[in-house]
Formats: sequence, C-alpha cells, structure tokens
Amino acid sequence: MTLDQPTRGRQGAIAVELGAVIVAVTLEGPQVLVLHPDPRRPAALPSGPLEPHHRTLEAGLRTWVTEKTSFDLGYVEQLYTFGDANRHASARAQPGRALSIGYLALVHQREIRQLDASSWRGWYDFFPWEDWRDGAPGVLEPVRDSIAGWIAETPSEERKSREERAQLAFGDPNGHWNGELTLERYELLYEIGLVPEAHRDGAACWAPREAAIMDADSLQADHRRILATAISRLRGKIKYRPVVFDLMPERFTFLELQRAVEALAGVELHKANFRRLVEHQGLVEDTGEKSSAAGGRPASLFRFRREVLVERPAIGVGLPPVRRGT
Amino acid sequence: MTLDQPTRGRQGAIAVELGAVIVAVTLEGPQVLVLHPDPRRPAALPSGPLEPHHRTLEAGLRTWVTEKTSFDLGYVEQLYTFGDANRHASARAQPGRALSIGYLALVHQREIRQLDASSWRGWYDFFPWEDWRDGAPGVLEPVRDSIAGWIAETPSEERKSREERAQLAFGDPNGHWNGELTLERYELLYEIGLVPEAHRDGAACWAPREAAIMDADSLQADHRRILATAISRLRGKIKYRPVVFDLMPERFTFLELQRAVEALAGVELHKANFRRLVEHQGLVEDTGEKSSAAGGRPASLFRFRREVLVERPAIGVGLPPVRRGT
DNA sequence: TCAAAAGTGTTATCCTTACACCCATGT
DNA sequence: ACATGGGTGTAAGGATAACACTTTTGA
Repeated sequence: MTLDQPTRGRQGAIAVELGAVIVAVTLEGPQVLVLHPDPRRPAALPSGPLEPHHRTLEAGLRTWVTEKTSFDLGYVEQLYTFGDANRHASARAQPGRALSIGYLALVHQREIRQLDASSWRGWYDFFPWEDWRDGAPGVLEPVRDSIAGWIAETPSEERKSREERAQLAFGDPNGHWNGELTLERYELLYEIGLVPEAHRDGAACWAPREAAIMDADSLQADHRRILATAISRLRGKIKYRPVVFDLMPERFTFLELQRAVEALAGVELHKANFRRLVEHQGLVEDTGEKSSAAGGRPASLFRFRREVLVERPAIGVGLPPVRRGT
Repeated sequence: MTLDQPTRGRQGAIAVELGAVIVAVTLEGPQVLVLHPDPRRPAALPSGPLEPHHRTLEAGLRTWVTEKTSFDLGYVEQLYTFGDANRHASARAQPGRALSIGYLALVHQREIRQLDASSWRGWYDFFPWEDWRDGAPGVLEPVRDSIAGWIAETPSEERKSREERAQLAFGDPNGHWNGELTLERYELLYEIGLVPEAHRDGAACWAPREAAIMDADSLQADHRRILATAISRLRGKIKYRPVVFDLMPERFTFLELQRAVEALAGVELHKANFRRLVEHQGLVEDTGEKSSAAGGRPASLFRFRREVLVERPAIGVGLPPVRRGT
C-alpha cells in the first residue's frame, strides 16, 4: 500500500484547523494577534478549517487570516501539526479527530493597528517566565519550587529522568537558561499540571488546579502550545537567518533593531557589540537620514540590505551565549 | 469561530498519510529505508493512513513502520505537513484532499539488515548533486546549464528573482554551496521540470520531459520531496544538536563518527580539527577499548556522553563554513 | 550643564583553520 | 620498510565579550 492509494474508509472524519501566530514587535515588546470575541472565554489565535477550495495549506491559512483580521500576511512559515486524539476536552467529545496545523507569520511594526474583535497582546503575557530582559523573572521562583516538589515525589528510578528534563528546561538558580526551549518548558508545565489548560483538558496532573500559574494568560484549545512552538522557532531562527527584518519598518535605528531582537530573544544585548556584529555582517546600510525620535543624539537610519539573502543566507543577528544566574 | 467548534460539514473527505524517512549510516554512506514491492513502479517511503485508534500522530507513524518493516524506531521527529491540492496526479483524481505528514527517524547502524519487500538505499541515489564528499558532483554541470537556460528565457522583470533563487540554491561555479538547501534545490528543479515527477504530476514545466535528470532515482507521490525535507533538516540540526549519535553504534572510533557526519553533511572534514572539536565539547568519552577493524594503528573506542544533553543542549558536531569552488 | 542616547577604540580571550609532524599496527 | 590510519603540537587569523571613552542632541 502506498500514498497513491490511501485507504479512506477506515479513518472516520478528520477536521483540519489552520491557525496562525501573527507576530509584530512594538515599543511594548513582542506582540501576537488574538481574537477575543467572548470575554468569558480565553482568547484564541486566528484560525479556521481547511476547506476543499483552498489550493494549498498556506493559501487556506492566508484566506482565514484575511477574513478574520483583514490582514495581508508577508512572511509565513509552517510550524507544526498537532493531532493528539485526547489533548483537549472538546476534541475528545466529538467523533473523529481534530488536526491543527500551526503557522508563524511576521508583520512589520507599522502595520499594527487595533481591529474589531481582535487585538495585540504581548507574548510574555502568556509566558512571563520567558522574559529575562530585566533579569530573572519573578514567576520563576515559585515555578521552580513546584517543579522541585514534583521531582521529590518520584520513585528514584524515574527521578533522574525528571531531574534531567527539569534542569534542561528551567536550569537551576546557578545554571544556564536556554531561550529556545520555550516549548519544552510549556510541555513540562502542562505535564505537571501547572498550567490551567491541563486541568481543563482533564489530563492526569500531579499538581492540583489551584497550583496552576495564574500570573500568565491562557488561550483556547492548544493555542498556547502553538504559541510556544512559534516562540521557540523564532528564537532559534533569529540566530542564523535575518528574520528580524521582517518585523522592522523600512528604516530603523540600531537601537530599534536591538530592541526588536531583545524582545524576541527575551534577553538584553550589549549595545556596542551588537552594532558591530550587525554592521560587520553587512546586514544593513546607512540611508543617510537621521532620526531624532528618541531623546539624545540623533541616530542614523538604516535599511536592511536584501542582497545578503543571496550572498550569505545562513547569517542571523547573533546572540550572546546562554545566560547565567538567577 | 474557534478550534473548539470546527465546521466539519463543509470540508469533504480528508485523508491523512503518515510517512517516515528512516535514516541509517553505514560504510556505504547515508541510507534510507524504502519499500519497493512492484519493480515497475518507483519505490516509496514506509507510510500509512492516520486511523482513529492512533493515540497521537507519532504513535500512528510508529505503528505503520512496525507493521511494514518490523522496525522499532528510536528517535522520531515531525518534519512537515504537505497538502497541495494539486501536487500529484493521483491526489487530484480523487475527491477530497490528501495531507501527508512527513517524519524523520534515526536508527543505529547495527540495526541494519535486509528485510522483505523493503531495502536500504543510499540517499544520494535520489539526490546525486548533494554529495560533495569527493568534490563537486558530475551531475551538477548539466543541471546548472539547464537552470541557466531557464533563466535566460525569462522577461527581464522576473529574471532577477530567478537568478537570485538559482544562485542561492545552486551557487555558481566559483561561489558557495550551502548543504542545508536540499529542499530548496529540489523545489527549484521540480518547478523547472528537471525532475520526472513534475511531468508525472502534470505541472506546467519549462523543461521537456526528456531534459529531466535521469541519473537520479525518483520516488512515489511526493516522497522525494519529503526526503529532501529530511536531508535539509538533518543537515541543519547536526550543527547544533548531537543527533549523529542516534545513528552511531554504542561504541565507535573517531573516524567512524567523522565518516557519519561527512555522510550526512555531504562534505569532507578536517580530521585533526574534527577530533578536537568533538573532544573539546565533551561529546564523547573514551571506553578504554581499542578497535583494529580498520588497517593501521588501533583506534580508541568512544561512547557518547549522554550527560551533555543536559549540560549543553545547544551543541552539535560542528561543520566548516560553506564550501567553495566547483 | 546635565541626562540620554549614538557611536568609536581597545584589549584579552577563545575558537577556527591549516599545516606539520610523530605513533602504532599489519603486511 | 612502508602503507594505513591514529593522534598531538602549534601558530595565524578571526570572532567575541567586556570595558572605557568621546560625540551630539534636547531640556
């Protein structure tokens, strides 16, 4: 049996949902577009079902986003296909299966405006433990304590594996922090039950519902998981591809560029070295214009040198090594 | 409308196919497992439809692979979900839509054995232009000539974009070669019509069917595309995650490790520097045993230090910069 | 004059790359 | 002896990270 003759009869109804994490960066930091029509329920990512007339998956996604948010997306990339039969409760209640294909889309800063029934939210509202720009975030300590409790209540054969997973994802107070592990951290919190949707989904959780981290906002269905996937992907990609520029306006100052990278990576960068790194890689060119938008000495306005996409496709903006300490 | 209430009625039948690229590395180089029951048709990747009783997508995949090849997979990772409505002819002919979710699986060398109706094939049989271990591959010259022809027959407004794509993917005789762009190269060849399946699928091609590259083997449906995705992913990943070790036996010499990396990356590496790089990163530890398998001085046998997965999750084996020249 | 941001210089350190060379074994 | 692969030394060049410092504006 091959792909050319799939057996259709046996599989029952399959519903495919296309969902988008639409990212922008403003002065307030990294933002995602969410729909929030009903204030009594958590917000949701823009999404809609795959339909027969969609030529490609990506075309279907673009159609839905345009319909629901009147946005025309630029850069779009597929993230992951989620399909656990029993992940969220409403999916279990229905016959058949729900697949959910997540996409990442980047829009330029200037395109941000408020829209009916949709709004921009800082992505750290959903993942406050991911923002280290101002040192170790406060939520981290209680989270680590809960994780320590989860590890302690484990038979010793399994304890080592849990310890390893926890240390990899959340480090220890004197250890390292790896920004790219956003998804792994979320999955761990879900498994332990520190995230309210784990209880909503009826997963077997170690932690009681009251122990869930309430400083963070949740999302409908598996949308917070998709968002975590997007953050992980973007944080990884920024290091070896010049994707930040898909989030910047046509012209920008070095500090604006640095703030955008810091917003995504969730860490602070060294100003002088960041400048030289970007300059040295030939990623930008001076437009000759100046900006006095910020207080202080006017800054040169730069633009992205699109030529580097051909010259050196494998370079990004560069980030310092993993961060230490609390 | 949210993921919690997908509209099912409108979308017609959706068939989801789970396919696996199962990779091993032997002395002959990188190998993939293919099924080839009918000699009159191209081979296929092990695959099967998603069924209601599959708990997760990955579980479904593992079930199919075990059923068709009697393999138990170790490392498995989702690659991509393909779903063009009109990509291959047989999909078009049927009502509804075929989605195909590709997975990458790695197995240890020693597990290789010949099986009924399935066999290991070198992955460069399908992508001979990707193997630069012995200098620039011979197929490349005619391929580049065809691409040049395709560019030449283009109105000047569009030519620049084609030139950029071609140079990014295939470099130029004096330029760079980026091993990670296997998928981009395949997509370009498909679009131009230099690959027989483009004609089989009835795509609008610039090149005539006779111009297709016949030194390379094809696969059923979109399986060659999935394989290209797997190669791109693996070549990228090897640089920042110690995934090679999922392809190695328990104990191995440095040269064996180096040959495995070279096989995947498709380039030759500098022996002394490779050794020091791997040693310095603490990726391996000496077992104290020696191997006299190869001629010459017996080599120390090493094993993978699993601890590094926790210590420094972001390191890989390291590759030299993109390769120059013809 | 001072605060705030822009921008440059410099140095110590580490990593990468390339080249040269010696070591241990089988034939 | 010599071929084959194993393994070490080392030095040049480049990239990184940290520190100090000057410049230009607005308030």
